[in-house]
Amino acid sequence: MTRESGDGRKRSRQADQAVSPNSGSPRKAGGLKEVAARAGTSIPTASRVLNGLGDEYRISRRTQELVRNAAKELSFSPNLLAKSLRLGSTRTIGLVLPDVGNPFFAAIARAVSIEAHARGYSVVLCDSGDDTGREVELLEVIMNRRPDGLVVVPVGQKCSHLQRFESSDTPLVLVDRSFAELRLPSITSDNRQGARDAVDHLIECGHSNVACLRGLAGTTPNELRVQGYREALEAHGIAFDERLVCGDGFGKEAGRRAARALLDSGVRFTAVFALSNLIGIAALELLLEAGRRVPEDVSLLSFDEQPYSSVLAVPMSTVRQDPAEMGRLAVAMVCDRIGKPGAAMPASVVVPTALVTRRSVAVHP
Amino acid sequence: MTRESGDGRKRSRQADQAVSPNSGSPRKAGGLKEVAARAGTSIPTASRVLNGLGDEYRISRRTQELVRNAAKELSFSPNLLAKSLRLGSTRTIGLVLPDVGNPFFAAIARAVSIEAHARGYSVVLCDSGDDTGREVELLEVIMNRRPDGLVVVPVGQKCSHLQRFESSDTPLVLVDRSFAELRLPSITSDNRQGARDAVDHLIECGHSNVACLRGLAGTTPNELRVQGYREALEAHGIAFDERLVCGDGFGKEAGRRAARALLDSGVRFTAVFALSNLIGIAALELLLEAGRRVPEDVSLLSFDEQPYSSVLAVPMSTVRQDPAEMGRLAVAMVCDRIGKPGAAMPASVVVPTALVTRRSVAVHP
DNA sequence: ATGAAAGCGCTAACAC
DNA sequence: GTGTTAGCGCTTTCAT
Repeated sequence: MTRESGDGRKRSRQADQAVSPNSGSPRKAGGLKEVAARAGTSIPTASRVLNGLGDEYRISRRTQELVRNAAKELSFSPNLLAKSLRLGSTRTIGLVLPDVGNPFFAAIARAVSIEAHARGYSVVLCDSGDDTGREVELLEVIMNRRPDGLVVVPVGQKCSHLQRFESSDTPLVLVDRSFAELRLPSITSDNRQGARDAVDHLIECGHSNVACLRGLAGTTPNELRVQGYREALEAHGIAFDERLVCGDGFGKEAGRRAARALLDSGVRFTAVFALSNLIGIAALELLLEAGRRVPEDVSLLSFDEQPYSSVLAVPMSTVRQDPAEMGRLAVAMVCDRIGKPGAAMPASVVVPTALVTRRSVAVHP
Repeated sequence: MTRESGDGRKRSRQADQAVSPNSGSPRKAGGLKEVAARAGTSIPTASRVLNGLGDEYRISRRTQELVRNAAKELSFSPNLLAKSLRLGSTRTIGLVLPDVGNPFFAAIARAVSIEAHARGYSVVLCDSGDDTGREVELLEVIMNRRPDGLVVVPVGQKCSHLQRFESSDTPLVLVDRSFAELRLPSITSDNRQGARDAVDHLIECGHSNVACLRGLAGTTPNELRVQGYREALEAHGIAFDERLVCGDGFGKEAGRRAARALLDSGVRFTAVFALSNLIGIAALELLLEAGRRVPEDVSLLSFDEQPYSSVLAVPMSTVRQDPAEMGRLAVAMVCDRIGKPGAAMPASVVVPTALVTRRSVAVHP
């Protein structure tokens, strides 16, 4: 079956459009003008009916029928561009992420997308690739499309480009990371407590030399997790040893480098706390390659629960976050603020984490 | 610091806007009108300059300067809605996926997003949640936003809602899955060959009883992988045994059910071929729970290479796909077709897969 | 070298 | 009950 076999659809289309919309099947989606023409009404009348204002405007049942039928027959497709331009509202939410490929952010993206559509919004997705420069660019591009709201997982330390949103008509909600110097609402995990719980657990299992494999310096999740780590040590009267803290990145490669540095440093440690799923994997991989048994020689506990956490070389104890809930909440918060320019900034939300214990942590003699 | 401490920005804005744009800092982004006013030119002139048509229209250097400065000072933000409406082009690509949470689709989403932005397009993301009904709805909603092109990873068997795109001004490219009855270009993995290679490998390792844990019935990736599986058996003179084929879904839960069914059936098998990453994980989990040693008792090979593949309970042999390349190609293909309504449908592209061998497959005596 | 006018598809204010 | 008019912010003839 070749393309030409399509029974002349293409050829007939032009005629349909220009002269009369009388063809049997709804070939090409029509706009309000075509619908009005076919229904024999004016354009505003058709508009009112199709927006459910028929009764309010006391348009006769008959006319309403006519319009609705015409719309169906022409498979009416409202031009949301025109509507948005007129209404000053696009029913669109901009989403800026460091990397949709990362399962944690992917889960956020999914929740945002689903929740947004449930509320009648579409989502414009931007991947900043963990690059602040790109983030700035993307934010600009996306603002030119006049979204009704923004959900942003910012990257890096720079946040001057977000200042304008402190007093903007476009509500913005930060997710996963936040900035102390910015009065913007955020949805974050309870990173400090999550880390605190994790390291408490390690210490209670008898580990007093706990290494920490960090994520990207300067980001709130990283700093707060490190803080939780330090607090746990302190609470148990263990001195902080900076030689036990390595790494500068949440990715797998950064994780490998960090783990290698730790190993090469020769410092003694019996447990490792990895600050992301990918760092955890990298650590496990490298430890095993180096001939260390987990958890007999060294225990391992990682941030981020994943579908595969239970079936790793050694089933991993993790700190579970709830990215889906975070995405959902972010959209809810943005939507609540849309159309209320003067409203007070909502309070930031901290989503609790949960410790999942498996076999990667051993009780130390 | 409360919200009111913002030095009266909000109050001063109205005045700025109505009277003169003379305030020092560029508080509020301005449109073409404001720029023209500040530059002392007409709106069309400002438009031409800012679209790089200044020289073409022989607008004086001085005026051009004036306009550009005004644009900078007001931090000009072109209203893309108005522009799109006028131009009949939104520079937007619609992306419809079954589940951004799945790392395979997430990788596609990432590639699409990055490639699209590199070409000056924005991406509208829709998550169909593996539900055909939602897919239909989303496609409608998204079309109302008049995207210049569409990238779709369709779900399920139904494809009548995609027929209109065989002869639509909006180019559509299918990714991962395709439909024999549809004349639409697609980008897919070489599923048949990938499966063929995998099962050939298993057989060459001495396995003649190879079970197959299927994905969603009726989808091309699933059917082609099963076909590759059967071809491999046939090529080696092994009879197909349908009791060895279980499952109906690509997710982890479906995978667990399939693996359990296989185990419970009591059929003898020494190797399992899992048709997705999540099925692979589920199978590994269940096999281990059931006390089977992998690969000593049963070998395992799964579709989809992942960052954790090497560090699973037993390092997994996999069939690697290239979702990033698929997403990139899809965008390239869509963009090439934008604005060429009459152009011939491009040929579909099949992206090769690669077999990655690890320890989950044992050479059978 | 630049401006005036029309129009993209829609909705809201105001007629009658 | 329904139509007319104006305008959202832009680009594009066409005129000067």
